Amino acid sequence: MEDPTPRRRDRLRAETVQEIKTIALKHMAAGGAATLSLRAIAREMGMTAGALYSYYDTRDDLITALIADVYSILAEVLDAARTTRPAEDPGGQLLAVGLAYRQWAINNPGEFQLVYGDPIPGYQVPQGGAASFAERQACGVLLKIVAVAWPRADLGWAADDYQWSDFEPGFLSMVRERFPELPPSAVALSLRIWGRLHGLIALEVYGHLRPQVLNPAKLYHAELLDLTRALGASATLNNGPAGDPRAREL
Amino acid sequence: MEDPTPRRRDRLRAETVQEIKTIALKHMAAGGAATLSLRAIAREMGMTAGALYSYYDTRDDLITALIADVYSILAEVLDAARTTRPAEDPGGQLLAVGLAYRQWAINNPGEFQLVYGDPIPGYQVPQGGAASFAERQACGVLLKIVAVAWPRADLGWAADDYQWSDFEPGFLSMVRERFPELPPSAVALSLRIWGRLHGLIALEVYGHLRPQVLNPAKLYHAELLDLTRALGASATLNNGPAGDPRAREL
DNA sequence: TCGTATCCTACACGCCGTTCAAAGTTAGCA
DNA sequence: TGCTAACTTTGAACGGCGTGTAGGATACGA
Repeated sequence: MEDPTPRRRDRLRAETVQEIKTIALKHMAAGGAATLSLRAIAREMGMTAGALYSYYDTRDDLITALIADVYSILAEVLDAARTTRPAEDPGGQLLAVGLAYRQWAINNPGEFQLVYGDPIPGYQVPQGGAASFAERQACGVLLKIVAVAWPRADLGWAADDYQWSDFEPGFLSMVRERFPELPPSAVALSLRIWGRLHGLIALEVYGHLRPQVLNPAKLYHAELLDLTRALGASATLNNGPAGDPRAREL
Repeated sequence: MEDPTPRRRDRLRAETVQEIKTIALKHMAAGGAATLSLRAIAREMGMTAGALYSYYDTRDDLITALIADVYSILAEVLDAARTTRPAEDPGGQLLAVGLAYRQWAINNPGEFQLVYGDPIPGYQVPQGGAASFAERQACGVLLKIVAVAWPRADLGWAADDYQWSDFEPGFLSMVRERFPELPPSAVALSLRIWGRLHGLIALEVYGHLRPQVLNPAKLYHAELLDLTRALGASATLNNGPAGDPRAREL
């Protein structure tokens, strides 16, 4: 066994930190991101509120850590979904990523609200931007896909007249370094795809589709098929690891 | 003067109710929907919290009234935008509605969060559904547009195999009564358009586009043009009452 | 004038984040 | 083994927030 007793104390501490985060996310999933409370977390852990200050100096620090965690996990999930398909099949990759995005949002509404929902009442985002960096990373998954699809994509997308000056300098430098051949319109396309995925998911997570449609997944799948079709149809649309995209389950 | 003193008391009451709502929405725009507090409203009005209980029996009643107000105002705004274009020009109508939706969301983030954001922590939605009825109404604007565009829309949309059984019965009866000729796929299309509009708007309102793009409006306008093009291009795309859709302002 | 609707003060009860001294617990070293 | 230093947790307290309730003053409407 490697490291049988590396440092028992540190191990306990790491476990406690993990438990704090898990319970915090659970509470947010139950009552919204605004209901996060150190006292409630401590109560559920069988501790007192003051004890949590051994792990986080302040409530905002905990929130910041949670946000960073969620961003990196989401990026990981999406990229894992992307690589279930070969790089030569951007349509299939987009389909997989889209399905994974929705599944993650529905399975983890607390995380989704924390990152994409209302700002938490008293919370001040720390300046500097570990968080904004991580955010760009999530969008980076789409950039990878578009980078492959762009050369062979059917036109119609290229109609918009985007220039590099339309983007934020910091974001721009990251993009130009990682994807040197991408034109501005391709970057804009990635963001537009992101928005298109996000729309139906946000509506569904917040319960705005339920009063009208029985299974919102079907709507989302139709939208996804439209997207993949426009990005260059893939031959393996309907037999991916996620199953038939029109399936009814969930 | 008409009605010089119809009932001075009732007039004052109505004014006070309006002031309560206005201040409540202002507070929500500033600090998120979760920060709504009777005490804060009363404080700003120069009153005490207890005094508000003459107007609303409980905090949830105030929230319910606000939600109903917001829904009806939004439906009004969207339909007003729709009728700036002739009914024979569904593309133009969709463009106008899309621009109005974004403008409303950006100008009234408090209202947007209240309706489309995180659920308010302690709030229990009243059963029965004046609210859900109003919600369907907002989507009804899109149904009106699709109803006109559907017969002449280019195919590709029609590929999905929607049946009436895919929809919520209550919603379904409303739709079939008001739009007897619409097929199921057209109704699904309306919802998908809604989602497509909603996505970029939600991302922008919550500040998720700012770190990447300088003016999110441009992205949204490109998306809108795509939509209108697919719905049957309109000859008056670029000179509507909202100005050039690619304009940079705001 | 009399009733009523409004608004106030004051209070009850509970929640929150945060701090602090004291007590408990563990790790590492002599 | 025993001692010491570091870490963790407690329990109480502070100051503030919130909803909701009760009783009394005040101004309006008839």
